[in-house]
Amino acid sequence: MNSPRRTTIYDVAREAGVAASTVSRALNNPRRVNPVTRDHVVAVAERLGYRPDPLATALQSGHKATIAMLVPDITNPHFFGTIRGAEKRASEAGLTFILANTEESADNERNQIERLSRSVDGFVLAASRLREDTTRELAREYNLALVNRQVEGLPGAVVDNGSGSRQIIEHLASLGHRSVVYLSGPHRSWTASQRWRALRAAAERHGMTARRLGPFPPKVDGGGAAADAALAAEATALVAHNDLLAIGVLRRLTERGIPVPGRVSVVGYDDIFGADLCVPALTTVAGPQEEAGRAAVELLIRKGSLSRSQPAPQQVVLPSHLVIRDSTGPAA
Amino acid sequence: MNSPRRTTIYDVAREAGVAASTVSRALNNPRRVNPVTRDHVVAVAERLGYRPDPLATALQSGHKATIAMLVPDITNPHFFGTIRGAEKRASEAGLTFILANTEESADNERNQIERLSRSVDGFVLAASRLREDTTRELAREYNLALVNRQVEGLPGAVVDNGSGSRQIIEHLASLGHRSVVYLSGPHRSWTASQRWRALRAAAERHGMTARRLGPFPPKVDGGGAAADAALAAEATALVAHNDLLAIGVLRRLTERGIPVPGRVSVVGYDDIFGADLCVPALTTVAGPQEEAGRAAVELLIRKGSLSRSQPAPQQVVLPSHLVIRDSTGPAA
DNA sequence: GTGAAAGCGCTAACAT
DNA sequence: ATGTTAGCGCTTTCAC
Repeated sequence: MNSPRRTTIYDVAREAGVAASTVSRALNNPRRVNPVTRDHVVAVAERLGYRPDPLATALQSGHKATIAMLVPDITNPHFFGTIRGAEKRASEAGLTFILANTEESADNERNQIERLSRSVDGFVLAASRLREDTTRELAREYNLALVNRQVEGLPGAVVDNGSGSRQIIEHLASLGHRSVVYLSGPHRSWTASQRWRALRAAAERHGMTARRLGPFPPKVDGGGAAADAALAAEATALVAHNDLLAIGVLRRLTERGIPVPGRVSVVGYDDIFGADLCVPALTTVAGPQEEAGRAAVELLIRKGSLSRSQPAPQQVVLPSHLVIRDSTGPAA
Repeated sequence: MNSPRRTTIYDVAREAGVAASTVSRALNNPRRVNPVTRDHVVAVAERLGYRPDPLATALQSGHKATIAMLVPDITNPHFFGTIRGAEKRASEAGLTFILANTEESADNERNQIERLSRSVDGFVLAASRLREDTTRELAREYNLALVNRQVEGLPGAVVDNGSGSRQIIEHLASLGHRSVVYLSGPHRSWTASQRWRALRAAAERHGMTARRLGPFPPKVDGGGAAADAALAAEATALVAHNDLLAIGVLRRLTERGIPVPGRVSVVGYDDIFGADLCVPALTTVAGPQEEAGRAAVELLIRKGSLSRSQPAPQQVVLPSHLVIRDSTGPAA
């Protein structure tokens, strides 16, 4: 803030009877300075309540000690876990954590990156809406790590929806379902296409038919249209792009008096808070979202501190698993 | 980032054939420079892809264009609305938004404030755990706005739980309840004591007895102990500190086979996502949390841009209201 | 081991 | 209306 005037490195220097550069060294490279002077300087700094100014440090050294996380929609509970994990890891590493909403817009996302680029050491892009080539291009200039989006050559952490999707199909198959409808999410969403691909492949292996409907807005409100469309398609098993949509579907089905899982089974993804509260409790694919957020920050940190000869950026894949609750049952 | 080298104001100055200060003026005080030169400078800046460095600007001018929001527990859905509102308003105002978790610790909160103070123009403290005198002391040095916490003389926005609490009591009274138990939240929580005070006062007016139990951790997990304690106290109406706790209570009651609202009624606060999904759907006090977050940022912005002769800092009070669902019914 | 000096990119007097 | 100059607070050569 603009308070009276903060203690600077010069105040400490004067008080300690040394040069400013010595103060800087004593505080940052303790081993490069005589233990006696070091202790003295540190003591004086302490006494004067000296706090380095991160801005001045950053301007000079380029090290901002700050990362930014960009999220398509802060509203969506799905991201809370990821945000939490990222914030925690950043905090542990002494990094300041900037959070920004991109409102599901690739342009917005790109602008935010450019706007913040001078202020941060790197970005965690959660469920990025950027095109793959744009992402690669930006990654040449900026330090990026992705969450729940894979782009070859870029570091990132994803929750593997493939395993979850396969488990869904196996579960449904074992209940006697012969066909499944996927109620899809946003076009640009990598996760969405990922889920659908795995679902379709697994369905094929099990001799089930799989169709895709939508896209629907991945929110509770989107559930009305999604449920109606699915019903018109005469499906016995509905897999929604995420829990929000699934919950909306559940609601609409209840409204229309369709028994779940009596007549149709419903499955979601994410296992958000509330998935086990709704009625019937939602069968859904749970993944370690918090862990993914944490891992992405981790990769960003490691990447930044590496020498030129960096090994190939790492991709972390975390397993998901199906949580079976009450919204799935034997085929009608 | 540390990319090759970014375009600076000097590059633009050279290319445009003017002094650096003119570039600065052309970009920041357009009216103080000849329209012709201004346009030229702007065009060159554009062509060169010039982006001002926020750090350098901040270091020189003291204007950081950044605010930080401190939250006791990012995990808690209660804060999502507040965070969202604050982030939105900050974003609209072109401010960078820093989010930090204080882990329910006053010390941590204070440290964060000190750590970030040089990097931001001000702080939004959500449900601050700081003592009142500490808060006042800090407010002398830093720019603070509070959310859901009132400290005289400090700007802030609160959701008025008083009105909601009164509505709870009226509702319960009209259902024939004669006594109510409040399952309290964290000790340090201003909101918690606020709620209890209003509840007790309203109960008194209605000739109801009110008791307080706890404190319980304001999470779903806290509900087990809270429900058991309430049952032992033979209450017919339970008011939980927040929805998380209320949901936990509901769960425990179901486990124990206690009919809700047949034998006891349950009420929460916050109307979080999920409150209408649980069974029975939770009667709860809803408040415009998002609006509160937004208002706090608004106050921070206004405060910063005011002249010395500031009017008394504003306190915004937003009304809450009771949402009646299925967890409350006639007294047994 | 320590000091002097330059400069990160920008803004804000002060001159002209 | 524009240019010159002096820093903001820090780190980092480069000398000594």
